[in-house]
Amino acid sequence: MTSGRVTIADVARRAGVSTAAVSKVLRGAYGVSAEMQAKVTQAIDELGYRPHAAARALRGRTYTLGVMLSDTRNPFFPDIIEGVTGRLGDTEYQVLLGPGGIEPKTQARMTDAMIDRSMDGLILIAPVLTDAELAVIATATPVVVVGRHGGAVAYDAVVDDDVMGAGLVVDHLVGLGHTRIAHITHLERARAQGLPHMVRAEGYRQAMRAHGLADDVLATSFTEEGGFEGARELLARADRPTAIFAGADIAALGVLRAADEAGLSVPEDLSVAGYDNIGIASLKRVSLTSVDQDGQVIGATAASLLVERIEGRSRSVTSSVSPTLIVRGTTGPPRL
Amino acid sequence: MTSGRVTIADVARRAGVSTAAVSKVLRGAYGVSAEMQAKVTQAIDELGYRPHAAARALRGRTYTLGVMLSDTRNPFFPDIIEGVTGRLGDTEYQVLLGPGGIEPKTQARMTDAMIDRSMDGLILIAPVLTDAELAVIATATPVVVVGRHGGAVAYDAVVDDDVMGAGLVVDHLVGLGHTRIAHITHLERARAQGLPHMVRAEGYRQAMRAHGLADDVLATSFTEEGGFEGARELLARADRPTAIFAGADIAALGVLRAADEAGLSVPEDLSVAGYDNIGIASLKRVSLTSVDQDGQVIGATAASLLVERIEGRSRSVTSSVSPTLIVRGTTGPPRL
DNA sequence: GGGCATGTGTAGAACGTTCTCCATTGTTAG
DNA sequence: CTAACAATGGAGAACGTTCTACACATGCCC
Repeated sequence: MTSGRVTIADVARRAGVSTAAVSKVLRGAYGVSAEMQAKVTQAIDELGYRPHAAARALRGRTYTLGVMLSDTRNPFFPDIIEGVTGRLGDTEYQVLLGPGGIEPKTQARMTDAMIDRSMDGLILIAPVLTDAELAVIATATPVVVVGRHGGAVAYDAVVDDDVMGAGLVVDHLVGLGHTRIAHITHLERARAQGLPHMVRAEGYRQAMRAHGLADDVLATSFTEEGGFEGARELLARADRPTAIFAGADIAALGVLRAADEAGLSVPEDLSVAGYDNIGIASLKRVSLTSVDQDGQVIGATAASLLVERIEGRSRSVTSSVSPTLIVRGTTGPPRL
Repeated sequence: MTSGRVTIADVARRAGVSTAAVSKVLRGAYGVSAEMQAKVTQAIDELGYRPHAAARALRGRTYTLGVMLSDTRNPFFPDIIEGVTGRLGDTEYQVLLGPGGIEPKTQARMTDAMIDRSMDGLILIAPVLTDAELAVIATATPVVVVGRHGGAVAYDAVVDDDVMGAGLVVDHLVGLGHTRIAHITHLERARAQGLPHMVRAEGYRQAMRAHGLADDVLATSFTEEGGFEGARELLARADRPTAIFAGADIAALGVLRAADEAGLSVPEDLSVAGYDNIGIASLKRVSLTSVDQDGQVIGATAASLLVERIEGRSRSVTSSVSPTLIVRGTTGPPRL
């Protein structure tokens, strides 16, 4: 009372029991009578006791889960986070987010920091760390990796089925009658394998092949400018595509601008589809056909896997979440 | 070596000194010879020692700063976070983000959790807590509040000068020749005072008055739909405004859609301005005139204030960051 | 009534730091 | 030559939990 913090000892004194007993009640451990339970709970309420996480960390759990964000600007992070916190809402766990930056070095620094703070487990969202680095982290603490395909042995993984997502787009466009469908992907001298854009490009190729069509992949970057430049190049060709599938919505917005400037009307002259279903895609003025990943489900799944892991599961699990195609105004039959 | 973690005792053994000495070196405390310093630093490097934050927390600092986010979807959070991490980049402090949700209750839970984890200080971004609640938090730990006007006595504050920002927009529109300028604000039965939208509306009123013009404020909500509905109502009037200033870009996008649907061309028939300068505003297709808050500067300022506070300053400081007007394609002279 | 399981509570040693004293040494002043 | 003092290093007590080991009842069975 004198010096700020209420400790377990204060509770014990108030309830007239030992600190060990209070700890047992707190942890719901075996060997507590109903009477004891009641006395302690009352004392806790009266004093407004809250466990000191750091002290806990020294022996047991911290009830803190870390989510490393690789790029805070990524528009579907909020969904993932909402999924995570939603799933964890009625547990004792707290979620803390770590801005990891886009560099491997800063991401490594962040994961180290989270381990140093004895978090009970980590969710890494689209990390650019190598499989080896991830494996090291996974030996220190339970880990769930979101958005990286393949290579999950020491940790659990949740992925959007990007192959399927790309397939949905291609199927949709082919169904509308398109045959010249180009794909814009992200160029990166990547350390890491299995990043979403690579898998989406591969899914696009597979789907085109399945329809007996020739693929046409152009690598620029997942930015508005990247989409714009890519589209400009594609639209300048003699047999220009009738549809462009951008691997990310932000790039698709650039494609739309390029179509505007080229005087092409969408979707009559050019169909455009994106991926991620970011907020703007649904604005009526944009109305972009896109693939929705349901970040909430991804986040919730990741949270569940992590808690399971913490509570004892040892076998690795990879969970794949199916995306859905959201058809909007930017795709339609090609003009013949 | 056997069981995972390298502790200060391992370092001490390796360097042939006491743990107390290692701790001194770590903290850069007084009473360490150059030789000792060298020995210990070498041992630390060789063993790859990293201090255990929880153990530190029990006695001293954790070197962890918490940033509570009130709404992860808010598009300029990334800028603020970048500003914070940027400023802290070369210090020993680590930043952890806490998704506080939009409810007072969940925000309180988050700040409690951060205090329980003995963070050295907290940055609260646009919290909806009452001044009284904030004061309580501020007694437990150093606090910097971002984006709340007024009422900062026990803590530091960083605000965007929203009065000035609104003034910039009004001045700009008046300068173009507009006289019927309406403002769309956010409606909320708010517990909290001094939220940005209120201050923006007030700034708008002041500026209109200064120009001798009648103000016209409509409260809907800061969503695309809110902007749309608000604009529809405004544009249906007999003496419809020639310019609409939305208190947030997202609402301005709704205004643009309403203009579209009403067959009004922007900016000839209607000028539109927003606030926040979100990413989409700069896309060429949108090209929205907006007020930029420079979240990076805000974040960096908040970080500096917090560190100063932690390191001893006791006097409260409120820092106001001046916004800038970014003029783009949605504002122009009214058609006469 | 002795032995044994079972149920309930407590003592006290960790956990990895920080930091206040205290001990030792070397230096300087008188 | 001694007293005083500065500079350096170390012992050891915190910090607030968890959790193993143990003590003590009580009830039950043979």
